Amino acid sequence: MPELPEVETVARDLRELVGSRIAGVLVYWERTIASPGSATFIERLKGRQIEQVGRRGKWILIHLSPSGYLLVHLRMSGRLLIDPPGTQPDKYTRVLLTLDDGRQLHFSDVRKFGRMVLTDDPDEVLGDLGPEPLDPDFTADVFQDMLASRRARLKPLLLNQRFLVGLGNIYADEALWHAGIHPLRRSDTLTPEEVIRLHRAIQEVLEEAIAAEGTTLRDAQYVGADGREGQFARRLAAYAKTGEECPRCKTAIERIVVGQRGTHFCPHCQQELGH
DNA sequence: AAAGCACCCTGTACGC
DNA sequence: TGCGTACAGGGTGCTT
Repeated sequence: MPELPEVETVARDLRELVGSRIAGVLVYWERTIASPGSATFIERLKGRQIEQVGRRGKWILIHLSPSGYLLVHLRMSGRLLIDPPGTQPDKYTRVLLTLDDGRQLHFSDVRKFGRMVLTDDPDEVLGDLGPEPLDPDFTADVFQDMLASRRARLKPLLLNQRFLVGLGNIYADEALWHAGIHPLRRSDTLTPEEVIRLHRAIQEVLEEAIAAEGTTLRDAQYVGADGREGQFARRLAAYAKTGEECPRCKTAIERIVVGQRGTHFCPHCQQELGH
């Protein structure tokens, strides 16, 4: 599942394309293009040059010259791959951009949930997003106020991109495990120490996962734009570890459903009423 | 504001 | 081997 570390890895890989011009655009699955219509998308994209590549939450931002942004969300199974000249599309190819040097920027997406947007105003798409967890402005004090102003269960709140961007099911479970906090705790009941622990856990998990180039699991074969798998899966403590030993205390990891999402935690290290 | 659910999709796992 | 079905998940939109 591409979350912040995976999207960051892809964005970094894509910087290799800065300076290339988009020569051709092929759309194999129309609904991948969220806006504008695919005919307009194709027409406007052709001839533009890739000037800069960034990330906001789980969105990849490809800044074009002379103007415009190509925004890409990988959702569940999307991949952005840099393919050498002459690579043929496969059954999962949804959009294929050919660059002026012959290389291809290949959007592949088994489940067809991924989306592309071409716009002059990225805030139309990104305007409602919450703060970046690795931004220096995202301090424990800021987080404390954010949590205190809500009274939701932590797990769904951490997944809410309007609250805080970048966490998905994997890193939300991992961060709560690292912090030793139960996923059903209400956000406004955390002690100051717990807020600090959760804040630190979120940042450390994300930073370490970025350093490992993300998490590649069997059922959601995330890879970077260069096709490399992420190496963080081996360091997961809770996510998808149902029945396995907690690395800290050896208690069996449990799985519950919270907000329609599978949620993994250690019933010993993460007690519902705190300690 | 919070929470539940249907929906969008398809590969995989599982029961028979 | 094969069929049918449940499940996984990010995000949106609707309802309670």
